[in-house]
Amino acid sequence: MSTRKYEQRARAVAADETRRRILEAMYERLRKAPATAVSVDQVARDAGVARSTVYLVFESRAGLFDALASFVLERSGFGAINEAVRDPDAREHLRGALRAGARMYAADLDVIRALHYSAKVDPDAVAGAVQRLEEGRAGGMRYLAKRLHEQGLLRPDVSQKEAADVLWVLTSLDSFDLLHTGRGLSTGKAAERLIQMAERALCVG
Amino acid sequence: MSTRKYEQRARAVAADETRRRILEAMYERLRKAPATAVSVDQVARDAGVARSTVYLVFESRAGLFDALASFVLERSGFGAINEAVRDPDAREHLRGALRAGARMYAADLDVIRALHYSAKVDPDAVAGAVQRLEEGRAGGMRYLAKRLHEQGLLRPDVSQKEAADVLWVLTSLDSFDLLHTGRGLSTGKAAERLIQMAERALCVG
DNA sequence: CTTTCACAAGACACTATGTCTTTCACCGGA
DNA sequence: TCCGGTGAAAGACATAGTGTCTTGTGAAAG
Repeated sequence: MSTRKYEQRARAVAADETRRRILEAMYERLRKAPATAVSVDQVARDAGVARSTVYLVFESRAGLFDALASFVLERSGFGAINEAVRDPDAREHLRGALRAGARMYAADLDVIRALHYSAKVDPDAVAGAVQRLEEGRAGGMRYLAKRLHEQGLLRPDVSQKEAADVLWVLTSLDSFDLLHTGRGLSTGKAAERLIQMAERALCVG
Repeated sequence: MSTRKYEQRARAVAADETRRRILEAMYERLRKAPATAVSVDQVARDAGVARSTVYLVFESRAGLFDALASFVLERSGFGAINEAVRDPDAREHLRGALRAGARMYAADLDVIRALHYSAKVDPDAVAGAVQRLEEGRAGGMRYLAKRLHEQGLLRPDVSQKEAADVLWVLTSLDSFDLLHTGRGLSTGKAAERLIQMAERALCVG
């Protein structure tokens, strides 16, 4: 009964690979049929993996969704937003964030939408990833509002809180999607229209 | 085998009553637990009705959702919006529509949200009611944009189409919900903020 | 007092979810 | 090189939901 120490190098790599394959399969599944419920069974079969393996790796259906959300975020250029935030000019920060956000939403629109709406319909089923992202966005908008205020770019009749509210609406997936999918605007056009709305609603001049 | 004619007075009334009871049960079900999947079985039991009866009356799960959407719309003051539309002043039309819309959304927010998001996640599962409503809204916004244009209320740098796009975003359930639920604004405050955004983005003066 | 319809009751086939146990393949260490 | 242990496959099991179909039954309409 001696417990021998194992480092599990090669197997750990293989395990990671399995994990990645499952997420990739789910991603593809959502791309191909974004408007249909996803079953763990289907994902497992697409990944060439037993259903029980999915539960083994991700604990639950919710865990799978959660992991996919993180997976998608990392590959859809989330970093570009952080870059925009660093612009010394708050107005450029605003524009850059909306443009980068639009590109990020557009890059994996079907999948992101599926995750967002699933999260709204049944938060437990998707776990925290989407919620964490949204909390980050809320904080980001408060920060941006503060910077706009500090640089004297807000209209005199707009408080910092009001500005944060407006930005919260305009940087949402919903607003982008309403313009892009709902009204047929290209990613760029949609971003420009949102920027225009934000500047007119909030900024001086 | 002669086919006799029946008028079915009392029975038709009873049938309508059954139908109403099922919808009422589903409505309550969504109010109490808006963030959980709805099962036909549960609804039937709550209504004190056999599951097969639900299928008999509404054809399918989708039909049930569809019927509920119509049911909710009628009772949540959809009429108030049509009233706003009749205002001779397009600017008052805009304000009234946004206020009435906000009140309508707020009246049954949980249920409406559940219906909307279910419709987005799986359109087939909810059938056409939500989609029909949204098409109506799109048409309404085109009409409002046209009236604003005709009355010379649009900024010179805003085309009629652009105006319709902006209104499309701001009158959506999503925008209202982002402010009301997401940011904790009261129904009235949320409406006023949306009106402000619309007027600043679109109107002269 | 018979016809006809709304509805109940429930069986059946199917698909999912989540849990658990058994088995297999193969890597890591001695 | 051999075996111990582990990641993963396979699949059984219980539970729950959907959708269809068939067979009653009670009561209003004729």
